[in-house]
Amino acid sequence: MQKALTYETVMSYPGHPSADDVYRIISSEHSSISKATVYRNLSLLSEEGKIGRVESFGNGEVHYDHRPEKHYHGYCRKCGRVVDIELSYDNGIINNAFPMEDGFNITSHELIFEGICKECREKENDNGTERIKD
Amino acid sequence: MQKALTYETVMSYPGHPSADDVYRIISSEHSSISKATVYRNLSLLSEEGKIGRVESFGNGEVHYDHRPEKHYHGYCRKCGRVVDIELSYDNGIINNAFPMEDGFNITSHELIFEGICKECREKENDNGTERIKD
DNA sequence: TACTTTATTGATAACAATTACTAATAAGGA
DNA sequence: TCCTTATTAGTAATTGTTATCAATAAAGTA
Repeated sequence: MQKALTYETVMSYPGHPSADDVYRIISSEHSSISKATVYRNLSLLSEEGKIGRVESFGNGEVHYDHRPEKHYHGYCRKCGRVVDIELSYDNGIINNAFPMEDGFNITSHELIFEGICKECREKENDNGTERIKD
Repeated sequence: MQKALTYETVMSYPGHPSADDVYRIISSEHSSISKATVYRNLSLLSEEGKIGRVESFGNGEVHYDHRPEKHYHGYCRKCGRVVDIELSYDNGIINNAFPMEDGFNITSHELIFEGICKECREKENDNGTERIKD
């Protein structure tokens, strides 16, 4: 069943795969799987709360997450990678700061950090001191 | 010049128009304007820091903002409206909480509140007590 | 077992937001 | 005026995603 495959692929993925990432991984083993099936199952799985979904940011790609609970993410504006930010998702902090903003009833929030990820920074440093390779 | 027109339209818009909103408003007066021109000028204006840009959330539409400085937004999951949340954008708070997360160098952040906006809540209440109109 | 109903899938078309491309026009110097 | 640069309209192309739909698989039921 393709849904289980989709689930396994997200769970064993170290980072935050896009739908296309998941598709490419599965189809390397099961070349007959359809892209629509992957999209469909990713949607289902995240609706069921089995996997997490990270809204697109900057580039227009949704990413998925083996951690289903809410937590924060960093978006690298250089390579587009999505990384976990280890801060507990505390709705209380946010809701105390803004109990209700001009009639807007807040139920949740999304906090996305933008910056440069470790890998890209290291690459930058390498280029600064001694050029290894282009 | 169409760029000035685009700018004026965003500045006089009370809320947070999408590119298509801006296009529709301008083309009602200047029917010859092209959609590509509106998209191009909105991108230019936000790159120049003359207008703000609110990353798409939930639905895949970017919104623009007559306020160019960073501030927070609420996204209504019912009607898709984007509203301002009046809290000062304090990078210090956030950056003190996470000076640097596993090598990820944070330069800015985006905080989006999700919930139900005033108008949709009022509509809901109306339907709950006495139905006025469908 | 055979038969019917329900779920899941693959293939592909459709879609929406956005960008790329291009030739035409406008504007601004020399 | 001639030449160069900017800006534009119109349209095609791109991208991520969803809708459609017939084919297949699975599960129940008589």
